[in-house]
Amino acid sequence: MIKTRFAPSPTGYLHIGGLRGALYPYLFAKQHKGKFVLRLEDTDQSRYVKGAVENIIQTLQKIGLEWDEGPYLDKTLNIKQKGRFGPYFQSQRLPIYQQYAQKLIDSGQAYYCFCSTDRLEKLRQLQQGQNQPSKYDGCCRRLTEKYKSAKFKIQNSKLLVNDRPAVIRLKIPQSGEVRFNDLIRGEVKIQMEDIDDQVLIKSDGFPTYHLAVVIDDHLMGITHVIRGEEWISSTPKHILLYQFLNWDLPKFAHLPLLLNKDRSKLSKRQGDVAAEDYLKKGYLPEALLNYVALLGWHPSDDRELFRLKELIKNFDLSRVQKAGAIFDSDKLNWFNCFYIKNKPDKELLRLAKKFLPDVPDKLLDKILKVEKSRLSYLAEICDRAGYFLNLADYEPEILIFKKSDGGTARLALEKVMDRLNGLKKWQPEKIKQALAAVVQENRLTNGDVFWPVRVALSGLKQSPPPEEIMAVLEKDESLTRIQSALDKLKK
RNA sequence: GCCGGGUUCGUCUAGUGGCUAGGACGCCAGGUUCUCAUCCUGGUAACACGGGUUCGAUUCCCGUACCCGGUACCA
Repeated sequence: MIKTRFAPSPTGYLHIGGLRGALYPYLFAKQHKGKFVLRLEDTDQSRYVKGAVENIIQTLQKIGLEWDEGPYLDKTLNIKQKGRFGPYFQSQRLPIYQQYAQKLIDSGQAYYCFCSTDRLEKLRQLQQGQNQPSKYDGCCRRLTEKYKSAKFKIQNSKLLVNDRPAVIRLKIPQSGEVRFNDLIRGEVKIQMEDIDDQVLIKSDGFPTYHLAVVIDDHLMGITHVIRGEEWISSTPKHILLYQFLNWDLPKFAHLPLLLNKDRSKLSKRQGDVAAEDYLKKGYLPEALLNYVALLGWHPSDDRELFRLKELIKNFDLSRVQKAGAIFDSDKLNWFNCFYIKNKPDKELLRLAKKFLPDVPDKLLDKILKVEKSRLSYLAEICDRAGYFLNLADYEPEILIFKKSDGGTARLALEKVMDRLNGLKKWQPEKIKQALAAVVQENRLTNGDVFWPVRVALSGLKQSPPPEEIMAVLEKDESLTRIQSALDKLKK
């Protein structure tokens, strides 16, 4: 059975790139009736960001990417127990990693290293100064035999070997090469001599990413490791670990990076990239999903609109792009407009209430029907609803249509008042007919009549048509506004 | 520096050993409209460069340039 995972480290909020990093493995697993797992790679305590775990979990849940297994949600997490499972946490699996590390020591495929960070730093500087590749010099490899049968222990968060603080390093073979076939990039090969003797267990007893990821992916039965391009160069280390531990290799697929407008790696520096921020502004999950899915993947035809189910059906890992994609919010806006326009009224109302909690449902519903073709994201409704709720003051001059004059505007408004006063059914079509009648009977143009009425109602040069606004405002308020426009013109 | 990866319109991308290199967003123009948005029609703009291979290369190969990633007791 196919099984994939999303394995973020809780060092910040889930951003657009992370969202895609979760989406692709999710889609791949689901289309093969497989499973998807969430695992938090929290092995670096110093980089832990408070709230990041909650943010990642909740954002994934809101977007609708649920994982299929895991331990029960920890009560210490500030999360409603919405999903059935919590994520796996690497920090809760320390003994597992330590056990396998000991195994590697015993088999001579890893060794204890007692070098100080000070020495390592100097070594690095020396190598860089000579334009040499910077790499551990294997100093402690010589001690392999001496410590081969030594067992390490963890005491007060310190890894000790014969009471000396140490780390455990991977013993990379001296020669040869590692090849692997990346599902997206094809064959990649790296020479052994270019691979560093990576630290596997840090001096605090925590595993590094490289050890933990291999052990967990194996133990959790991950068949396809789908992750960001930044991992390509460490993949050989991982492959070596699989071989040393006699485990079957998973398939690897390295996704292209998401970039800022200036082609640098997507970061918080330039605009907001947290998925949560978009959700908060009223970007719909389906729009975000649709847009992000197309950032690096495309079907063979011209289709662009996909909901989650359709993505599962149509996604094709082999069609994922090799080059990084720039995150450009113009197109996201277009997707969001589309999904807002096509949202059922009832649902749109429910979503929009968060932005205008004090407006009665009935009124908000009417406003939304009029304004929904004008929204890039839901938060915009706050501004757009303004003139429905309160008519701001405006200059009398804007009541006059550009091809008309003040006298005509007054006449038009007066006639419209008369007509509308007698109107029994307050419906858009009837109101429009009434305005059209005023045009005809007085030999005016549409602009002579519709423009001043519309401005009288909205106070704006640009707005929805007058009959639509009036249908929202109801008769009394509409007539009040037209009357006040007349008063303005008389001054 | 070293290692690895990448390069089709401004952006996301389709595509092929021979095509007027296609679509979408954006932008521009026109239509609809009192105005705006929607909607419809049209336009705009790209194969990084240099060598090969070939009758013919955007497509295959090799270089160069540029961009990105890695080069940690970070992930």
